[in-house]
Amino acid sequence: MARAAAVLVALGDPTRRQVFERVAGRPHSVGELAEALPVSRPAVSQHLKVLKQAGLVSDMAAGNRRIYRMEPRGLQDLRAYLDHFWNQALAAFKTAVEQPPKEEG
Amino acid sequence: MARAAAVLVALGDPTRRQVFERVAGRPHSVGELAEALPVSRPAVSQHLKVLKQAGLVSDMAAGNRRIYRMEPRGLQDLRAYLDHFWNQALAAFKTAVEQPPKEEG
DNA sequence: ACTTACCGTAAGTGACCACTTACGCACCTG
DNA sequence: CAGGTGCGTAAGTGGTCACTTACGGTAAGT
Repeated sequence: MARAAAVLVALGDPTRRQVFERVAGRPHSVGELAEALPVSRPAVSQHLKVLKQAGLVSDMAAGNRRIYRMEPRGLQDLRAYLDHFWNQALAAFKTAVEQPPKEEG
Repeated sequence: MARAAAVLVALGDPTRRQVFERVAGRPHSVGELAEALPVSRPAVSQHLKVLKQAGLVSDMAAGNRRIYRMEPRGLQDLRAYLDHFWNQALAAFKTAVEQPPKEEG
């Protein structure tokens, strides 16, 4: 999936990963996250935007504040991507075991 | 795990992801990869170094050339990382269903 | 209506990273 | 030993991105 790439990029950044991990543990407002992290509130907003586009979080208005919570979709996409290569690796390994290494090209 | 972060960073780059995907499909030499990709051979070498440090590929000398093949370790680390949050999400969702949303703070 | 709180966006800047060319080293062939 | 091939590393550079400050917009409080 194309989403898997976005998820990889999104979780590649350490700060963004921290944001995601906190949101995954419990829904948070932007201010809460910024207060717990060593970056400014706008930075958190930008990170949340990337995470949202990757399908890793979703947001909803709660009065004055805006609550972000984890969205399984993004994780599922990345899992599917990984499983693809995981199975490929197993198949390749199985083939390598069944057949002795033969010279090629 | 700490390795999961390295895997996320490694697979975050598009070119590096292409390198990994080709190696995952079949063992390749550096020259083969460089020939199939729109970057120079040193670039491929640098990408392979990162992938190797992330536990995604392993290399072995084959005469003059150097063969890279997929290493399941890195994928497994990332899978474990994802599963952690996956289960966390399921637990949170289950709690949210069982209990109506109550005000807090 | 005025003030305060919370948030997203715009613009600008510094640092990191992917890429290139140049070079040195190991292995095979004649 | 000399020539050729395959690879990794060093050094340098351009582009991208994470971060900051400044600003506008919406919702609650008095």
